[in-house]
Parts: sequence; C-alpha cells; structure tokens
Amino acid sequence: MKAGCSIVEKPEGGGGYQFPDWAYKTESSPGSRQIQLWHFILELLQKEEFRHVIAWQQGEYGEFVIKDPDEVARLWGRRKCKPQMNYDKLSRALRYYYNKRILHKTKGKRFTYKFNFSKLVMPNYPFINIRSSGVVPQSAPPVPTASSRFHFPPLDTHSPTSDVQPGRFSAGSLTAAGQESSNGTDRKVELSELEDGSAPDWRRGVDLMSSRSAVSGGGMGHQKRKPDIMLPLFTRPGMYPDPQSPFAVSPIPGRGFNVPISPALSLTPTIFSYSPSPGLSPFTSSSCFSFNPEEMKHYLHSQACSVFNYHLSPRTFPRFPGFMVPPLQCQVHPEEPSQFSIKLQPPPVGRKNRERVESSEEAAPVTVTSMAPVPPRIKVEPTPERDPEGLRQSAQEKEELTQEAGAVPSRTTEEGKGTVFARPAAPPVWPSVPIGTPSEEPLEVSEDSEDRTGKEPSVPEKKEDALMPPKLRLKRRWNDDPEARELSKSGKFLWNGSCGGDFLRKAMKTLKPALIPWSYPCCFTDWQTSPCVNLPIMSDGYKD
DNA sequence: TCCGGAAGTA
DNA sequence: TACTTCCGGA
Repeated sequence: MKAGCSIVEKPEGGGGYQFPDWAYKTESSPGSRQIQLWHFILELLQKEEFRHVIAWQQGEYGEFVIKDPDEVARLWGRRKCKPQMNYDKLSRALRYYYNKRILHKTKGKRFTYKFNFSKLVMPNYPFINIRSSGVVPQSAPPVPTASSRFHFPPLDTHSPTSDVQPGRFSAGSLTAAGQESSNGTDRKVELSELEDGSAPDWRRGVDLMSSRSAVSGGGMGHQKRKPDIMLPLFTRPGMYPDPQSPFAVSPIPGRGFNVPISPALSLTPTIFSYSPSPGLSPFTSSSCFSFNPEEMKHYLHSQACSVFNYHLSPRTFPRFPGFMVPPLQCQVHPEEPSQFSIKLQPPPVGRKNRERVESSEEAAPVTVTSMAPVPPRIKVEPTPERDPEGLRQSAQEKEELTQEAGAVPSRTTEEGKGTVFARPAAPPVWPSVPIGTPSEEPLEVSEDSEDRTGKEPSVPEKKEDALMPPKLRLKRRWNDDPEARELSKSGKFLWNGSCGGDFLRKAMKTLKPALIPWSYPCCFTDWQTSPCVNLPIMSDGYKD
C-alpha cells in the first residue's frame, strides 16, 4: 500500500462506519474491498465542496455533470492510487457502467451522465423494514444528525455476498459511531477525509435494517429472512430539497427509510410501469439513501403486477423477498390500460383440471373461457438452456423451482395461499393415443418424449421430421390437418394468430399430444412472435 | 468528445 | 470482477 493513498476503503476493526461488504464488491467479485467508481461519484456529488467539480444536473433526477473532468479523475486516481488516472480512463470505467445499467450517458451534454436508479436501487429495496405504523422500529439506532451520508445496510441475506458480521452494524456500535460522527466537528468534509477514506461521514449511516433482526425476532444472522414485511402506506411524501438529487429525504426526520444500493444487477430487461423518484439531499440533516415509501410501494406493486399481469418472468422482478403482492390487486386497471398489445389469456388448467376438461370435453366441448374459474397463477418462464431432462416435472424439480421462485415475490404453497410463481405441473404421461388422431398416421414420438415416458413404443420418425424443431413439426401437423385448415380458413384459428385454448384442444385431438406445449395458453396468442415465444414447453422435451 | 474492443491487473 | 490502460474509430 502506498503512503498517502488509502486502498483500504473499509478499515476493519471498528474504526467508524463503513459500507457493508456488498458496497465494495458485487456478487460476482467476492473479496474486493475497493470502493467502486459509482460510489465515489455519488460521494463527490454529495459533498458541497465538490460542486464545482461535479454536481447534479438541473432538470433530471440522477443526472449529473462533471464540471471538471480532470479534477474528478485526479480525485479518483488518488482514491485508487492511480496517479496516472485521467478523465479518459475514468470515462472508460464509466462506460462500463452502461452495460451494467448503473449509468448512462446523457447524449448531447458534455460530461453529463445519469444514474439509473431503477436498477441501482430497486434490487435492494426489501431491506426497508418499516413497521405498519410507519414508524421506524424502536430498536433502530439513533441517526447522527447534520450529516449527509450514504446508507448501506447489510447485505441481502439472499445474496451470496452476504457476509454481514453480526454486530458490525449493530445498533449499539452504530450508536457509538453515530455519536462519534456527530462529535461537534464541522460537517465540512475535508478533502483528505474524502480521499483517504478515513471514516467519511457517509460511512456513518445507520443501518436501520440491522433493526430488522429485532423486528423479526432477532438473531437473524445469516438466516434467510422470511418474507414478513409489507410496505405500509405512507401519507407523508418525501421531500426533495435538492431537485437535482435523485435521492429523497426520509419522510421521517433523521430516520430515513434507508435504501441500500447495489451494483449487482440483473441485466434482464424489465418493463417498469412506474418509476420512483428517489431522492437524497446531501445537505440536509437526513440525507441517507432514502426513498419515499409510498412511491416505492407503488413502484414495487406496479412491477409485481407487471410480472403478474403480463406473465413476465419473475426474473424480471428484482429480488424483493419480503414484498408480497396480493394477486387480486394485480388486475390491470382500466384507467391504466396496458401498454402492451399482448393478449392475455386465462392461465392454463393444471393437470388435473386438464384431464377433467379433456374428459368432459368428449361429452361437451368447452371453451377456454369456461375454464376461467381456475385461480390465476403466474407462470414461470422455463429456463431456455434447460436440459430437456430438466423438463421432467419431478417433485424435486418443482421444489427447486419453488425455491427459485422464492426469490421473487410470491405466495408459495408453504403459505397456504397457492402457488403463484409456480410452474404448472406437466403431465408426466400424455395420453398415448390422441383422440381423433388419424390412426394411420404414425405418432411422432420424439426422443425426448420417449425418454420421458420410457414406456411409449417408439415409432420411427421421418428423418426430416426428426430434425425439424418441434414447433415446426407441430405447425406442419396443423397445416396438414384438414380440420385445422378449415378452422384456419374460417379465421377462427390461425397458426400465428389467436389460438388459445381452442388451439390447444384442437391440437390435442388431432396432433401428437406429446408435441403440444403444456405451458400456458397465453403463449399461444402469438407464440411465434410474442414475448412469450420462449414459453411453450413441449411435453416431450421441447428444446430450441 | 465519446465509444467500445482488447489486453492487463489486482 | 471491476476496473486500468491503450487505442482506433466515429
């Protein structure tokens, strides 16, 4: 380590407050103790002393302008012990944030960038732990006053980097440090303090979430936190004394709803129907990383509803283990018409229901809508790269999936509310003889289905058919089928059009059932071009 | 001025 | 992995 250049951004041994580990490393960079550039940028932005160097841009939340690129680079270089640092290099590092969606460039404005807080902040929102009363738990440690600070609560316990040491952010130590931080010294931050990492005040933030252990019974340690928090309603909006700042002041004076931020982000594109207006005022007495809970609630709910209503992959939903969205409240409101042209259809019937439907349909045809009473469920997008074997719906896999889905807001069967983000049960064995299937036509049994059933007599498939993707095979079948052609002519059923459950039943009657996707009907709406295109799962091990 | 590839580093 | 360094190109 070079003298005068502190690499150790996080002094061990209790020298005041510090970022939790995740602030220094991403999930994929365990061990790194270096502060990240975006932290540093935020740090600079927070300090009035550096307003002539870097400052929030007027007009847009999260947008900032580097007024003195050389100086910023110099500061960064000092922090990182890279005396050769310059703006060119720094900006290269910033550009790497584009892909991570932490930052993006404001085009047309020199040296102007913008934080992407929807990505930066949201994945960590579950840390917010607010009592239904809307009051910070009594166990929450006191917050130092008159200091601007970044707040970095402990790691998400779901995060692999969660190595929060018990007591590190304990209320007691925080209290002590809080007092330490408010020891009467001028709040004007010395440059050296900023640069050498010697307990800058943003490290003295109070970890409200440390109190969540108290709230949830204490002694949490590394245990997974049960999704036991619901975001309460707040009638008091956050204040935004600094309109350029993307951070909000806590609605509770001195005790913000501190939201951790993490650069460890999913790159999965997410459709947000609502964006919060996070804000922070570095220059007020409660300038933690704070967010207006009401907005956040709205935001999270919107997002959850997006997942729910639009059958998005739960992967598009940030990790909010504690956030539950009542399904019934996830209807698409008329006043908020969907911006998507996707035709939503009722979820598919489960295996039992499907069998029931099948049997009853022999007596009297039923329409999909008649199956509607099935309680809505959220589909789980199958992993595209999943091995065909993985499509077998073993109980084990279902359990894994349930665990997987546990990372997203969901009601699990554990909770007795029915699986929400649960994968539909795939029939382990499809009817061996499709109803109405022309018997002269040998069944197409793919290798996968053969594997799957292990019992069905294997009928050699035409080589060309075998090489054909299941989807095309199904299409060919469909097109070859006279009844299907009739239906198509009538405009009632189109291969690429709205087929829905009728298509499914038709297909089940006339085509090789093993090739019929057992996933959700919504996928059929336009399953060749819609976003659901990846959703159909061929029961015989659809793979693409 | 900005971008992004490529290679190197800790 | 998160930059750092270098560089050619727009």
